[in-house]
Amino acid sequence: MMKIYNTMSRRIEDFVPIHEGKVGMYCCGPTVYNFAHIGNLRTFIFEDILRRTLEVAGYEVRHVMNITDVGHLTGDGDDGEDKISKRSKETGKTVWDIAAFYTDAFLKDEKALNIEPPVVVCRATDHIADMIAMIEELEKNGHTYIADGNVYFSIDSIDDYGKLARLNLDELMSGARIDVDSAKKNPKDFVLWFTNSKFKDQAMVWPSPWGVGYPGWHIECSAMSCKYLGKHFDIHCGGIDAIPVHHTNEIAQSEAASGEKPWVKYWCHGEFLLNDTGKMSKSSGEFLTLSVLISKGYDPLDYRYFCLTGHYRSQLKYSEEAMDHARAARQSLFQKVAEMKASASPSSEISGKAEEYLKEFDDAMMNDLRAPQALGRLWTMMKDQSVSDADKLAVLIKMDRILGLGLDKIEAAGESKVGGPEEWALVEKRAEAKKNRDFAIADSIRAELLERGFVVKDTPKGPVLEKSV
RNA sequence: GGAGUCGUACCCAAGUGGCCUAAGGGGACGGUCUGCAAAACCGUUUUUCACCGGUUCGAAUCCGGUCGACUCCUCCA
Repeated sequence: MMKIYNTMSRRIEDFVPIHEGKVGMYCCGPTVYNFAHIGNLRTFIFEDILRRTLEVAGYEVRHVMNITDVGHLTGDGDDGEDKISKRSKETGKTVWDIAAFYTDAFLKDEKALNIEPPVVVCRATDHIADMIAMIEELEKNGHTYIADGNVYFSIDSIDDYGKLARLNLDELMSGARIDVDSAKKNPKDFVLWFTNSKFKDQAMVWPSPWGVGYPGWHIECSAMSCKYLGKHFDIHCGGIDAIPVHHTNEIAQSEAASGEKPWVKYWCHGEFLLNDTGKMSKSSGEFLTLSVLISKGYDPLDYRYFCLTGHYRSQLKYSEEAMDHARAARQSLFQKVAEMKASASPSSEISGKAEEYLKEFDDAMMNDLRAPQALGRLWTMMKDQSVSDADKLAVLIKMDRILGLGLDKIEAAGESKVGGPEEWALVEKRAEAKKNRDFAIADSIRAELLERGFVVKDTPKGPVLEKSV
């Protein structure tokens, strides 16, 4: 039985899908106005681990992720500027080019991190009609009003607004008296459809029953998730910051539109990645993207491994020191796998001790995705000399269905030779010198190889070259 | 002001009241191996869980307090 923490109940619950054997899972995707930073990516890695664990548990997972390519403002109070428009003005490119460019960059990052592509990736701009249909439904059910040319959702038209975040509305309202010139009836009301754009050059606009305009941010996720997963589905994911506003508003809209509760059975949220100054951010501190990590000498999978060393509901602090540790561990694991592959092939049946390790690993993952514990079991097995290499390989490949480190793709040690013909000529010269016990020459050749960026290692099977780090 | 989280050995980090005299990784040190290295393997680095009280037969785990760090409500996953 898989267990998962549900933000709605604030408890770890047994996972029981709505439809036996199948899971509908919606994940809030990126707003494509800039590169994703590694804190953003942490959440997508968590969602990928969740999906993979569900799949190993035997479920068929319909994983849907949106791309927010319109309508997400810089301010949550329905003011501020459209982020993509802002970026467009800064760069002189069209909003469509900006969105396409950063969507592509995001999907490349996902691929580099070995994140399984969602079954459905949907763009907000392709679903304007679905959003309009949902707003019409809300209008019909009496949950909307028009003010200043915009269509608003009235939170007072429902009786359980804010249940996910456990918002205390009286407190919030008394603190919101400053909001004088808003057209809103309640300060927490939010826009479903804008026609009254503050920007005369707003590039992305569509006709609607309320006039030419564009959708509010929250309606896109409600409309698309319902379209692809139905009025009830199992899991909705995102970062913890989405709880108080975005997910709260999504619930309000979706349940008010369909008239049925609850909309989503399990709410799962990933914690933040922190840096020295606090939250990882695009505006303060170093803007850390995946490419920045690569330029610092890390493999994208080092970052994936790093994320696995902390629990998804705990804040994780980024530092280059911590990344170095993760890289060392990951490289060591890869090296060991490569060496085992050189002399063994995965056994077809796993038994005894190896089977126990696999079970402990799976148990840790099934219990609210305790990846750090699961990795602990992996390493303990690696050191256990009573388990054969063949069994270890077979178990590792199964573990990797969840870890997603690409252990199955690692080549056996010595199979593909590192270095060119010149380097290998030097290796042979060195072997010859060693044979003649001419160690001064042997050492000078080793130094020369290091200058060329290679490390020689003498193994029982002869010398091997590795790229120096 | 409101909501919530965290403080674990040199560093990162797991710990769901008793198999915890605290996983796992990294680093450092020692050993085996080696012409010397590197790699690999073995061992050490831990009676200790911010601090002070309490509950309990029993607490890193529960409760109260103190100190410290952080997140959300206020652009970002």
